[in-house]
Amino acid sequence: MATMADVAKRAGVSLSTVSYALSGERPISEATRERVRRAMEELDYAPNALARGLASRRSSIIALLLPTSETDTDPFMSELIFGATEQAQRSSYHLLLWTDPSVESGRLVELTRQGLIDGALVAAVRLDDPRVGVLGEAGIPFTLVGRTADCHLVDHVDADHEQAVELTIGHLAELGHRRVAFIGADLDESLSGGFGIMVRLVEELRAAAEAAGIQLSLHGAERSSEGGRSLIRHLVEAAPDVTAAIVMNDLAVGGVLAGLEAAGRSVPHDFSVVGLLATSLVAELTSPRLTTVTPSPTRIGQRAAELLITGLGRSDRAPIGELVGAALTIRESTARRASTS
Amino acid sequence: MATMADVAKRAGVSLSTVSYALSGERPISEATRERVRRAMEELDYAPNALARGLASRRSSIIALLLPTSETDTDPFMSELIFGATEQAQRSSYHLLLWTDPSVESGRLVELTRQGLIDGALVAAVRLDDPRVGVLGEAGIPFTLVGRTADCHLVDHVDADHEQAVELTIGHLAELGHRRVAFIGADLDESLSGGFGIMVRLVEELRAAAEAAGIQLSLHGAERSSEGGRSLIRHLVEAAPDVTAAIVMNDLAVGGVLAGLEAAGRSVPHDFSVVGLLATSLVAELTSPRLTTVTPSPTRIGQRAAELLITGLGRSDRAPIGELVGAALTIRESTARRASTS
DNA sequence: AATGGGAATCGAAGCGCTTCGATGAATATC
DNA sequence: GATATTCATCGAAGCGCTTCGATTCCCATT
Repeated sequence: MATMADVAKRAGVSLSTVSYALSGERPISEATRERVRRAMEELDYAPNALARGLASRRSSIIALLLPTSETDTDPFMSELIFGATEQAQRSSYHLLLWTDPSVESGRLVELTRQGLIDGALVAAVRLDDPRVGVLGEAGIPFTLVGRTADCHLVDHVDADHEQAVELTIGHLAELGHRRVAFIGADLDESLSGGFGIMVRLVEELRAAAEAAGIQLSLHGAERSSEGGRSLIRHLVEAAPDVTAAIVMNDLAVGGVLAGLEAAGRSVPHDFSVVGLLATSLVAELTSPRLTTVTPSPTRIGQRAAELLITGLGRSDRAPIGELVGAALTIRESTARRASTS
Repeated sequence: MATMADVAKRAGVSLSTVSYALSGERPISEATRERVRRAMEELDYAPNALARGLASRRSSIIALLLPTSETDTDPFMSELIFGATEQAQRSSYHLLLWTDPSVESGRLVELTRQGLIDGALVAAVRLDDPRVGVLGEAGIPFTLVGRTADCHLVDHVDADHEQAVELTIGHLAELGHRRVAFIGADLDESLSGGFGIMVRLVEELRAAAEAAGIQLSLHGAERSSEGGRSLIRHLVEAAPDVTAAIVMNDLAVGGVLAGLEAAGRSVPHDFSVVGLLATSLVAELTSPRLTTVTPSPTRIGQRAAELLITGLGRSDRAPIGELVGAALTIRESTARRASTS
């Protein structure tokens, strides 16, 4: 494999000239630039990423930190990964996937200190996320995909929950629903364990519901079909006047729908269901197909990668927070509340 | 950040001794090994991955080549990614995600020639996959996740289609079904365009069906809910005596079930559906929940990564092909064929 | 004609590691 | 007791690049 020295020799210039011709860091005359270009082509030259990284201390690699145990095969995250990867590639970066869930294992520390990555995307963010500290100490720039408690201090990209909630409540209110259940995933754990998303969301839901004159109840379901079913069994009994549910739990939503059907509540005629932050994959799989309020996961991934990468140069820049708006997609699971009950 | 030279100085040994103490490539006395270990600890030393890679020409990075446009958010692939990543991490490797779909863009060639990756996992394999050539020319070891036409010449891991098909046909035959439809994704294109998986599968299906005395028809559906619905609309009309379907099209399976319901064919009582290579995520989302025959995608990813990594040293080793067995999970979408019709 | 200032290029010093041959000490061989 | 072996360690030469002065050449100033 040809090296830069080979190119230099062939073009009759010094090694550093080739480097400058390639990087554009210093002015090079059009003539020599062309000679260099030709020499590279003739030798079929390709720069060595490792050498470049070592010398410049910039690897052009970013990591996506996505603790697997917590998100297990979450479809939203899967799509997000693709968005981030695509954007990284578009910006001539490489995307490393890091799924080791334990920060305590010290492996994340290792990763950060190996000099391998220029920056990191931090996904599945908790309100008080230990990774922030690890990365901060290591001096590694990062962008949160989600929000911590004090995330105004760091770059982050997240779904616009406020807007998503408004869209959701607005839709249900317009359809005449007055009693609505929110079904999250492992609600207690999420709230205390500190997934930022849940805490904020619940607050915003409460506020929006109140403003719309809707009575909201909160529920958690296991992340499984059975979780959805069993929750619904309890719900229809305990609160028969609830006529709609907001489900933010992709794995349980199939069970929720099945449970309703089993309880004799036909969706959407007797009961409306909207999927909050559910991907279209999920929405199209259920029957009836799910009405959703969700931002594009791909877009969130893209924006996060873009933000990180453009920020890599300037460490001075003020933190940027970006919220990606959600869209309401009306499918088959929501309808006007049955006239009386 | 401390370098190896710092460690050497502090431990009172030469730089190379530190290196050997770390790598174990040469014998080092217990005493000095311990001194080195302590020096590293005191200085909080971490080896630089790029320098190591440059010097040793081994980066400890592997790439997962997963052309996105073709697999779009396929849940099976998503899970597979996690399996591969996990295994790579376990083996102290890093996993780079590469989603650029076009081999023609030359970007894959670039990647291979940058010296960044030690090997590659090739996913979404076509019967005649151009990536095999690119990697071969670049001298990059790779493992197929799937099979090409002549894959006995290279390492590969794939689902055991033969066994999966047998399980599927066996299950349906046992339930008394005699006319079965196979519903793939974009069948024509897959067969001609050359996704290996389809071609082989269809052959094996034919053989197994014949052996079981089942009349099999082949169909393709668009990769969407609507695709499933519209196919079913045609199917129930054109072939009313079909009593079961094998669906290998995660995105369409929701539509298939909805379409059957709409056509008055209640699943599973009037019609059985089994999901071939459908993830449990998908299976639990539909209603009724889908009976599936599928290998663990995670396992396939793991095994592929493991095979690649263990093979990295010995380029002489004979190619290994590994098939991961599928499991039949009976859920709610299959039942004994209605007594008469 | 002497001077200053750019623009283009060169040379050399790293970046932080691996690896190979050489060296010296300790042990085994006759 | 001299020679051959082995074991542990050292030194130096890279790996292929970036980057920072220094240098050269050319043209505009005075």
